[in-house]
Amino acid sequence: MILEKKKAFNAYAAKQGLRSTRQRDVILDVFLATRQHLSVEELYLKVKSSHPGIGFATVYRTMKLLAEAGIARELTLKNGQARYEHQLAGEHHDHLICTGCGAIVEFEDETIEKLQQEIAGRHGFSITSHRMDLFGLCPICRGGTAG
Amino acid sequence: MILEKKKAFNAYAAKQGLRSTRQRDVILDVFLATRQHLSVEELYLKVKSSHPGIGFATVYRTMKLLAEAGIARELTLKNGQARYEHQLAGEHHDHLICTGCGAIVEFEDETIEKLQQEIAGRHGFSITSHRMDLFGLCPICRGGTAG
DNA sequence: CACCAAAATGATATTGGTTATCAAGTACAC
DNA sequence: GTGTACTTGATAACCAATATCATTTTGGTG
Ligand SMILES: [Mn+2]
Ligand SMILES: [Mn+2]
Ligand SMILES: [Zn+2]
Ligand SMILES: [Zn+2]
Repeated sequence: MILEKKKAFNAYAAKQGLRSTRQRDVILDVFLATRQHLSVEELYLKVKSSHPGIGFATVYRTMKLLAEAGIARELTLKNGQARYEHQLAGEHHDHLICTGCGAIVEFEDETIEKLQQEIAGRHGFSITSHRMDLFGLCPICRGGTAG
Repeated sequence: MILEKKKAFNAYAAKQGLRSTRQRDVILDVFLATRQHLSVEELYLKVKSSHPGIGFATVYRTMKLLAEAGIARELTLKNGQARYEHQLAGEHHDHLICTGCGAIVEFEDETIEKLQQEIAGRHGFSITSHRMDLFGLCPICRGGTAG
């Protein structure tokens, strides 16, 4: 599926008339090599370890591009720092976030998604995106013995 | 209900050993006098129009206090600028947000809330708060004739 | 009421994440 | 190979929010 995403980005780049650069390749590889929700700074540090010359402005710019290309999703959690995760083709998920340790659990719920559409329709809205974050304590942070 | 909120703040202030100041009274009054979702800057401007001496640092500080006291809720919409709204006693609502004109519609859905609890429980999380924002176009921004 | 310690205020500086600027470098169509 | 538009990286600028700190105010005490 990494290959798939690379193709998706190449397609987007072609359509937009973007040029192919070593920097974008490296950043895309670093991004695709992780399953986590990384901040731009974290991505930048990973990038720099193998390619010290790449500047963080380029990482910011490229992550915006990946989001526009539809292969990355930008998250804004509680602290106002952007994070990026993989955006899978037609899929979507929301997040459970531990306020104790920062752990993130992903979930999807068809029923909720349908209800969201219903609510929007009832108010005459057409939804283009949504965000649902559940904040709380993960099993570990709740305390040792609790189930 | 404004009186109620003032009492709630006074109770919180007493419990925390906070002192009673003219500035906090003014800011609380301005906040309670609106039904909207205001940014700190917007609140500051309203405050300044009747009380030019009050500084914006005090507005920031006081809004944090109102949130801690449980009578204001801080929202972080798309642009990263905090907004505050009234927090009613045991109530909760989520938001439909028009990406065209910025209009905000409030809604609540018991079924979704229950499902959220279920999902959290399934993953061993105990939820302390959540955020659900539906972004899209309001009836007006969708185009004139569309129902 | 006068006095004092602690809290609050307001002007300002600072922070931190992100974006804009711009000279220098690079890709790519011709 | 040339030319030009795109891209990059260093840096400055931006902006919301917070920290700092001298000054003022509060609320208790005598
Ligand atoms: Mn995720
Ligand atoms: Mn609201
Ligand atoms: Zn945790
Ligand atoms: Zn609208």
